[in-house]
Amino acid sequence: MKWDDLRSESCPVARGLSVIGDRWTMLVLRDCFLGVRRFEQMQERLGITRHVLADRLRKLEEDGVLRREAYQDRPLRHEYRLTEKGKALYPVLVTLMAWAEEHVPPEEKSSMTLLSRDTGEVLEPVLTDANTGQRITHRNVMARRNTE
Amino acid sequence: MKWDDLRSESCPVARGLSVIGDRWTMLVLRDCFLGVRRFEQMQERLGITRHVLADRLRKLEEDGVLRREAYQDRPLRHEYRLTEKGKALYPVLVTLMAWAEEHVPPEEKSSMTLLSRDTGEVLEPVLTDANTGQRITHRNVMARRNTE
DNA sequence: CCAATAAAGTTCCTTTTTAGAACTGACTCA
DNA sequence: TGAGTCAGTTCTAAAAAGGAACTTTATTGG
Repeated sequence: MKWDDLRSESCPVARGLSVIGDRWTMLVLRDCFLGVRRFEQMQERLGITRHVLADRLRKLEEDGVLRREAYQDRPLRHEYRLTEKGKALYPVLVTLMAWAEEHVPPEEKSSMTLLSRDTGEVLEPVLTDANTGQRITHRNVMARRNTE
Repeated sequence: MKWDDLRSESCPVARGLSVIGDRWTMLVLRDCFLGVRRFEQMQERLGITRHVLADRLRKLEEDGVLRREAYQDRPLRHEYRLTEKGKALYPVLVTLMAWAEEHVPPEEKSSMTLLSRDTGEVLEPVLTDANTGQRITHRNVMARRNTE
């Protein structure tokens, strides 16, 4: 199977990865969430090849995760912003970040903390069920495949 | 910058991706969470090249996400199981799945639902703060970089 | 005994991707 | 005029992935 065939898989994990499972894509999105919008800035911050960056941005736009918007004419220049679909990826980024903070220690000491915008308190992200508030882990959950 | 340099980045997202941001890796882990433990089974289910699968399994073991255990001698055969570090990736998989279910519709109708093992109820995974129960979204959270 | 099957890789070769650096085009500013 | 900015594109070489066949150690069936 080739990578591009993932898009048509029935498993949602596979479909999700067909959009963001690419090398660099999540890092591009991380920068978007941090407010970076322009090509040059991203390229410099990420250290990614311009070629690859242009390709990823194009794909993310095609997939409706980013929106390309002109911010000036003469010369025409565009910037990239997260769409609602893109913003909805925030929990994926946060859970990944939380996992890495706990399980993939940095070589140099430095880390990242999430704070509440309202209270300024340090947040400890956990996955729960919206209805019961019950914690979701691999131990108390099972997956059901719905073939209609 | 090369992909392998991510491991030493100070950003936890980058460090996390250095482990699981590879093409195929999350799909391998998905199968692990579904109980698949053996090479042949994974290879057949994923449609991944044997070569690449062997490589990913080796890396995941090196990174402490999977554990390789002999399940027979003569001939010696191993199977792969999630370590605690690997199991801790479950929320990442679930948030990705939830995102794709909502935003990346399948071509053929079919989908996946998470059920509580206790009650059998359908779960709706959301990211919240462990202390306050407050919902975590890109709107009410800010990130702070801690350079010690 | 011989052939076929099985599991978990490995090897080899071809096709795709990526890295890295230079180049382009449409401007602006001094 | 000449340098600088920004968002790419183009080129080549290196790395990774796809695909198929082969290996090794053992079991099963005829």
